[in-house]
Amino acid sequence: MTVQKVPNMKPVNIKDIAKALDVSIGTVDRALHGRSDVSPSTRARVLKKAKELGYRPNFAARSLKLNRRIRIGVYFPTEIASFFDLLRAGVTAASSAFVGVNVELVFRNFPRLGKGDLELIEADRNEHFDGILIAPGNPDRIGPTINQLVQHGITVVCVASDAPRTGRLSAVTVDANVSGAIAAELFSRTISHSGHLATITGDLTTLDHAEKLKGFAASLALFAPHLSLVPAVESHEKPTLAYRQAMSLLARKPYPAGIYVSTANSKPVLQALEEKRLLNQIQVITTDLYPELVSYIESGKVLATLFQRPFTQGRKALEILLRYLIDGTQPVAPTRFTPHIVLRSNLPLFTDYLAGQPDSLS
Amino acid sequence: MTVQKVPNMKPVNIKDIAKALDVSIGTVDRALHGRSDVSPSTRARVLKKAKELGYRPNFAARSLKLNRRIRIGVYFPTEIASFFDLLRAGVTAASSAFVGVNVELVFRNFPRLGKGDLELIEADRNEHFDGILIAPGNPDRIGPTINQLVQHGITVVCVASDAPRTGRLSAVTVDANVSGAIAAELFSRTISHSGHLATITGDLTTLDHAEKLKGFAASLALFAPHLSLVPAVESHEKPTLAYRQAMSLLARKPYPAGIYVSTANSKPVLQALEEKRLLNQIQVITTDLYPELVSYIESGKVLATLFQRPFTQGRKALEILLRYLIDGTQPVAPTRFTPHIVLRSNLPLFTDYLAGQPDSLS
DNA sequence: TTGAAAGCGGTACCAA
DNA sequence: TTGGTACCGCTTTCAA
Repeated sequence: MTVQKVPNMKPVNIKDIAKALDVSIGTVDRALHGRSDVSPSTRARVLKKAKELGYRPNFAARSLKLNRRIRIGVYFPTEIASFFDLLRAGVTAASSAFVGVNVELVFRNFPRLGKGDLELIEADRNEHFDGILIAPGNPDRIGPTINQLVQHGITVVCVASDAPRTGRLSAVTVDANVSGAIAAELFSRTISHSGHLATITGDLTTLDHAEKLKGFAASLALFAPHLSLVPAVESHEKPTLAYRQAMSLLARKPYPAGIYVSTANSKPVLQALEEKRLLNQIQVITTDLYPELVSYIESGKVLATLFQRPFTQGRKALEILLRYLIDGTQPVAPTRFTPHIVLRSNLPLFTDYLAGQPDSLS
Repeated sequence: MTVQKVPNMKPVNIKDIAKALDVSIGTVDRALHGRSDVSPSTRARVLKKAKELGYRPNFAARSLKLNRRIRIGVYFPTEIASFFDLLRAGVTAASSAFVGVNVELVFRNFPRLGKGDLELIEADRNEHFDGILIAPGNPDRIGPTINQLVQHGITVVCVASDAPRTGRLSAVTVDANVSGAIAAELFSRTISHSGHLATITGDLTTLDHAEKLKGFAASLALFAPHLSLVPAVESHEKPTLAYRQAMSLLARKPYPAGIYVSTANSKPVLQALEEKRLLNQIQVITTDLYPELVSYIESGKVLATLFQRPFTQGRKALEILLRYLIDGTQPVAPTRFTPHIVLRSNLPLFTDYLAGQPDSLS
């Protein structure tokens, strides 16, 4: 029956520090912020006393005085909407959670991952954003642009996929390796006979997409030696292309024992399977969740879907960006979320989520 | 390539409204807050103008002026520590996320769910908490106390389990029904031969525990008619008791085909299975995650564990409580999280989580 | 019923 | 290098 108490009975302010040291609050402020024109000795005394008294700056007062507006550019693709609309919703939710901070979000939508993004950023050269959220496609292509932005003092956070070895502050994604590995583990437990598996992805130059396949292949080799893997198909997030590719995949025999669709672009694939009447013979694991997918999972025609929690990703990404811009908090490492494994039994929770309050599930 | 803009170019303040109507800012404030001593006509004029100008109150200024301290009592059990310590960590994290609000957390720990909680609350009668977080055991037992607190103007939010039909503001839990159903679905896909399943829970008067078994039984009946269910065993969250019960469960033949441990108290059960050398013959699904469990999942001796996201629960619960206390935001419905299904392939993400930054996973 | 003004804590400017 | 002070927007008290 222990009792712990968080000790913040009487918030210490700069006046208290000033009084304790018999200096002015102006001096205290300068010392605390390492501004010019403070003697090293007083600076040291102030910092010591501040720590001693447990000084924590009053955020409300600061933002009241500064009353700055933070402008954030948000660059996401339009397709796949079921994913990126929720990502945008998460960003918006995070912005309103920061009380007393004036955040202006400017949403810029380009057609699809890696298509039209550079042009939009280029056109916004004079918008003077404080920070940018971006869903990057091919890192080699967008990397130089990110570095340029950073050199101009604009803080960049990547979402949904990453562009490592650039100047981006941080990245928030699903752990793509783990996503692929989960899909493989689920197949390995469900398919007992030998056969081959097919994968449909977006674009292998996108880090997130490539990593998923790596995780999938590695885990499969380890746990399901009876299942082989045919080369991945890239749909470039285009529904029509994905449909044609799925059809040609199903034209050959023997059929694959299972198909893993590693992006949200699974609708056309399911349509192809439906038309060929192969949904009951081929195990399917998809990615993310949209209304049409629900009945497939309910009926067991889709084994599972790996929900990438776009709302949560968007919220976290803006949180990281704002915390850094506001008080310089450095994120320790890129955030890698685990996807939700959506099965028949937990599906109802996710449909509620789609219908209404995304923050109730996260 | 649409462009949406959040329109907050030039924040309107009460001065602007006052100037526009040629009244004082005091009057504007009184009108906006429906305080006494404002003529209905001026009130109407102010409200109209405020809406017209798109007035949004400045929270920084308000909280600076009010500068109130919110005192929260947090009543959680000590056992099971692997769960409740993370729950406390989540609460603490949420409190520091509220910038510009002075939150004082007072942690009170009682031995175990439903044991010693009432006494602690009674002893705190004069603490004058603004709100309380509590992990309730038997709702019938603690319900009256919750209602008393509420009548004294103390806002109560339940965490980890619920006490419905009381005056609590809201509750944050894992969806217990879904948790049970997931366990059943996993068993139904893994165990193909007929047999019976055993369940070990905490206390069936605790809502969360009872609901898990209901979800488990219902889902089992639906999807796995070849698996029957023996009556649930209650361990009352005591390790020694759980061990003895597991041993007697394993003394009878035939052995159960699978065991579902629906609370975090699985360590003694695994110990019993280990000693009887039955870990490879009996499928086990556990709840939550602690260091010793890791190797069981890695080696496949435990099929899966359902991680109840205690950190996320704690954070969400305090968020709801503070939002209500600060600006009266009413939570729409109790929050029911989906548990994380921890398998071999996503386990590494969770061990990182245990090791370090719980907020990176949530 | 309304107006005027003090002050919350921190920042930044001007004066010393 | 320091001290003093005006001000951010809102709430609240005191006067009118």
